[in-house]
Amino acid sequence: MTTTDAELGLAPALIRLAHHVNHVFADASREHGITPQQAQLLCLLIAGPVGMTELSRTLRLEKSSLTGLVDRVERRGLVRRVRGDCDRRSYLVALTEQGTALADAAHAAVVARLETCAARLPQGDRDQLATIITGMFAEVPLQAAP
Amino acid sequence: MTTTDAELGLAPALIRLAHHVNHVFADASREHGITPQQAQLLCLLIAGPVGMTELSRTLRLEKSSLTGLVDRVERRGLVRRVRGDCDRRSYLVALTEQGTALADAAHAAVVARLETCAARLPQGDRDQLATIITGMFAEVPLQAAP
DNA sequence: TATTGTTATACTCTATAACTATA
DNA sequence: TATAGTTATAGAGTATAACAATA
Repeated sequence: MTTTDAELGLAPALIRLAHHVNHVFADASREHGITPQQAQLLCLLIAGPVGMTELSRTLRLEKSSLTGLVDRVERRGLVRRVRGDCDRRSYLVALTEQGTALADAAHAAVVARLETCAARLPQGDRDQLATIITGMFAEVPLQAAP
Repeated sequence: MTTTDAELGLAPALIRLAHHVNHVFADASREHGITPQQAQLLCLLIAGPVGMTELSRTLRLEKSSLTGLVDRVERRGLVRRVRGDCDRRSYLVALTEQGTALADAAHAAVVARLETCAARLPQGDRDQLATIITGMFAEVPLQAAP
């Protein structure tokens, strides 16, 4: 008899899935000549410039760690620091043209590979997967209807 | 009108989920006094001792990187290297008593938090999620029935 | 005084290249 | 010769603590 591995529970499945996504992300980053951390930073900036403090929260990095990370991608010409207008202590980190191209390419590569991997599933499963996961992270309505 | 975020596709959902699992893993590791990489190594060893070469493949680390990682957890008394019987070049890496306790505790903490997070979903969704994810990684039958 | 970000320092993590020992 | 693992080295990632500049 073979172990089916199908009744091991949700948590192990989530862990396995996360590791796979991590590897996909690491491979795509490396092929684009950057580290996974740098890729994650660049991908966050695709939507537009972000301040250091917000980046620090989103990436869950100490501010000094973020300083170093931004330094290294800035040194490579992928981002630049822009002084904030309202508060002259703060910066916005923005993608350069080169950084935008790299971020777009790396992000597209990750998405393509994840979808290739998911292609084994029937369309219905893929839709359900997306819906359920999205539900896990949906904002709690904060007791809108008491 | 609010952006529903529900039709963004499967890949972004998977990425978001993976980041969440990573954070859960990082938090649990830190609270147990080890790094996420060390925690991942220890968790791999819960099932039993594993050789360096296999660890290298599973963790996708160069052998020299693995040497350092094992060195650091060995220095802390969490694992020990055991010479292989058949091939005197090879080692098995095994948890010590202390390492076993730590690995079990950290793993349990991660599982508990992931399940807490998933507790927002109805039971049916949780089951489906586990089943679908498991299906993504199931071994391909290798054309057992042509 | 509190906040934003950097610098200094010390680890950990990782890869590449060269090496040792065994097969 | 090929394989298992280590050592040497260099760079990247991270946190803590102390600091500067602005609010």
